[in-house]
Amino acid sequence: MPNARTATSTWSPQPDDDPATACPISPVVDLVFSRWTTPILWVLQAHGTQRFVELERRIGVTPKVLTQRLRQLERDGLVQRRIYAEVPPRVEYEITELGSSLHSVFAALGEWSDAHLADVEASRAAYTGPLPR
Amino acid sequence: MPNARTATSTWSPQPDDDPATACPISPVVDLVFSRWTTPILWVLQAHGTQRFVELERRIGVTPKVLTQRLRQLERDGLVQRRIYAEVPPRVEYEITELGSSLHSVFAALGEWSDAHLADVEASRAAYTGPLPR
DNA sequence: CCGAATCCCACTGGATACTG
DNA sequence: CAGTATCCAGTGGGATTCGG
Repeated sequence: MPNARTATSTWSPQPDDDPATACPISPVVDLVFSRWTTPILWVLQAHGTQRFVELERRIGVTPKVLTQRLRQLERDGLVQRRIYAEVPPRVEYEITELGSSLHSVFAALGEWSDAHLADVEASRAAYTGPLPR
Repeated sequence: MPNARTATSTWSPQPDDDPATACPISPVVDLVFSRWTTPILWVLQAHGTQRFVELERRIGVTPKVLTQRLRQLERDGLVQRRIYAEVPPRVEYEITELGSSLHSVFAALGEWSDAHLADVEASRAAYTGPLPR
């Protein structure tokens, strides 16, 4: 996905009729909030370096999917993978500096959750309209 | 999803080995960053009240999916739906106060994007490992 | 122990057409 | 205009097996 928005980015509302650039933060959202990526980054941030099986158990995800996500995160520079040529083999995953720079985003999210998640649940409980799906 | 922590966990001194609570912000992530929800909220925040077709065109999503997401957002109290009994019919969507309280989250995301998205793309370009999928 | 490879299903979401 | 209905392809992800 080419991000057409270059240097002159102001995060203020600006008329934009092109669906591709209608939501300028979409690239980051895809990057950080793809399925399982948030739990992975969170656990690595909270508990430090983890082995494969530790992540698997903590997060509750199958090895196949975990591998997919870890590769993606490694490719994007958010996670560092380290292999130790031992017997039995050992592979450790650590969050990178780039990855931990997301803490501000996660913090904002956590604060919003503390402040407003109850409102959402109240709204859900009070909602009577048609539920599609 | 189906996490089998059956309430009677009783005597398990495990700190937070429970996958369900491993990432406390997961509920909010599901809420705000489900597919299409971010573009919808962004457009409503940036351009104000919008009609159905305006959203459809600006975001580039099919009416079926748009309806699903809008209902969900309405149920969660992030979007307000207003129907005008006119001919032709008119329905307008507006972000609620609760919805716009997410601006801090979006702002944090935008700032991170400005500061670090280039690093991610550089890492992607430099990555030589195996690409699953 | 750390994955890769395969099979397979459920669900999401896209395209299209139709209604009030 | 504002959706709904239907069909369908793509994919995420679970289960299982195998290899290094």
